[in-house]
Amino acid sequence: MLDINLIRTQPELVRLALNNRCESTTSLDGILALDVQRREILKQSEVLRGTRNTVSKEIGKMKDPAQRDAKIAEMRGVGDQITAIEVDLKRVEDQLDALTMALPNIPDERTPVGPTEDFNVVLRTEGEPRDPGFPAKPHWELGPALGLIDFERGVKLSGTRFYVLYDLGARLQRALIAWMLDVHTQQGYREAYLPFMVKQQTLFAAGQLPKFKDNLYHDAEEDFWMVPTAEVPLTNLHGGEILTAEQLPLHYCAYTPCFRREKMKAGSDVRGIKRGHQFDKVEMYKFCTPETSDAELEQMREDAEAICKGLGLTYRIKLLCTSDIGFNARITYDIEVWAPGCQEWLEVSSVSNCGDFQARRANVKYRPQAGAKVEFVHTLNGSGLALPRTMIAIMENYQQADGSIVVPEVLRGFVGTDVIRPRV
RNA sequence: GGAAAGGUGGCCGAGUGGUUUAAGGCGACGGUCUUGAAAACCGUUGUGGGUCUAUGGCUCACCGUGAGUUCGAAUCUCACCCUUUCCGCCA
Repeated sequence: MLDINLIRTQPELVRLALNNRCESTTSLDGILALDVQRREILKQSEVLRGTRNTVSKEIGKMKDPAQRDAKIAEMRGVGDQITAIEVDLKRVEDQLDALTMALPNIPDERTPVGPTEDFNVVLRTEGEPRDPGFPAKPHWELGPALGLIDFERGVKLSGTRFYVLYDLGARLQRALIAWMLDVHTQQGYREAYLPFMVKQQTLFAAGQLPKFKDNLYHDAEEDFWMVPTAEVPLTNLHGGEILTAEQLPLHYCAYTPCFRREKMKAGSDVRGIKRGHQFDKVEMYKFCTPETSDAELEQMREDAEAICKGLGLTYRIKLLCTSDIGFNARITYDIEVWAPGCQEWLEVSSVSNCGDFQARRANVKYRPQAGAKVEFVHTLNGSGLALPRTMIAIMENYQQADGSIVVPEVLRGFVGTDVIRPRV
């Protein structure tokens, strides 16, 4: 959420940000008008409440019954006025909140301005996109051939875009999760095991609601929503708390499954395990002071890159443009790994600095010094990494001419073998 | 799922309709005293909104959450949430 004070004093800054994001600016004038209304009505109700407070106190001390009854009658009228005014106030505040909650974050100055994803900037590529020296097979052929992936039975159980992993396929994913968490723990992130279902309020605070309601799964009877990313519970971990400066920065990592109601175009990304309604992810998350968030972002990007490097994958770093960054983000790096089988760069990580946008919604603050005024913290999130696409890259990059897959060295202890061969 | 007891500031804890402007204590911070420290004593010590003559003043709200009763609610009523203990069930 943006600071109402910022919207009030620098509306043109907000308007520019919305234009750069290719978002409508029509709500802005409504917000400004409602803000004025809110303060006018609030003042009226406060004056009346003040009167009632003093007079009620006097009534308590009055001895003369006639005088007392007169004052009570008078205050009954004041009470009715307050009730009427505050109905108005609530209506205005509800409208104002609804509009303000729907405004996205203001992009950082370094975020390239552009109306389409073509304005994303590839900053650098690590390694060469390489072919194995024979026609590389896509993972949707390699996986079933090795008995690692079963698309048919996934569909039987749950419908399109679900699959089952077996044997070393399932084990490779488990190995990656364990190894990634180990790496991040050594990088200084505290491992957390989180609820996979959260209440509605938690999604509002993380910025997923109200805007992305259509992409979320939830229980019809109870207030349980499936997490679309670990970022959601992690953002709220310190919700409503006032942290001390010494506690910061806080670094967390967590494995969770992610559930997303993807509204996909028919025929797009249909093959393989690239995009599903359920996938696994290891996430990094930071709470820090405004002074350090820029540096923390670069460090988090490097921490995500370390995973790609450790796995020996070719990857490139993209700086996303204003129309492509997420609702919560001020600046975002995407990391994409090369997959020679499907001949595609696959997004395996998105590393963002959200500034105080999420902290404001989740109400996470800190006190810079003892006695100083509290401020909002900055929050950052980054995948480290998304599992299915990492699996794709490993399978397709490490395939051999005989159809077997070499296990990246760092995973061999977890997988229990050097090479994944067809089951006999 | 059933029963009972609870939820008050950073923490403990008093408070059953109006001197409560949330007592008292602990902790923290500042000061006095001291060569220094401790002790003692004095003072300060929440969050958010609004407003103004703006490092401060004034004001409104906040005692689990939300409604209600009342001139007036931490206090009374209702619903819900959570915690603890016991019973049942279960991995």
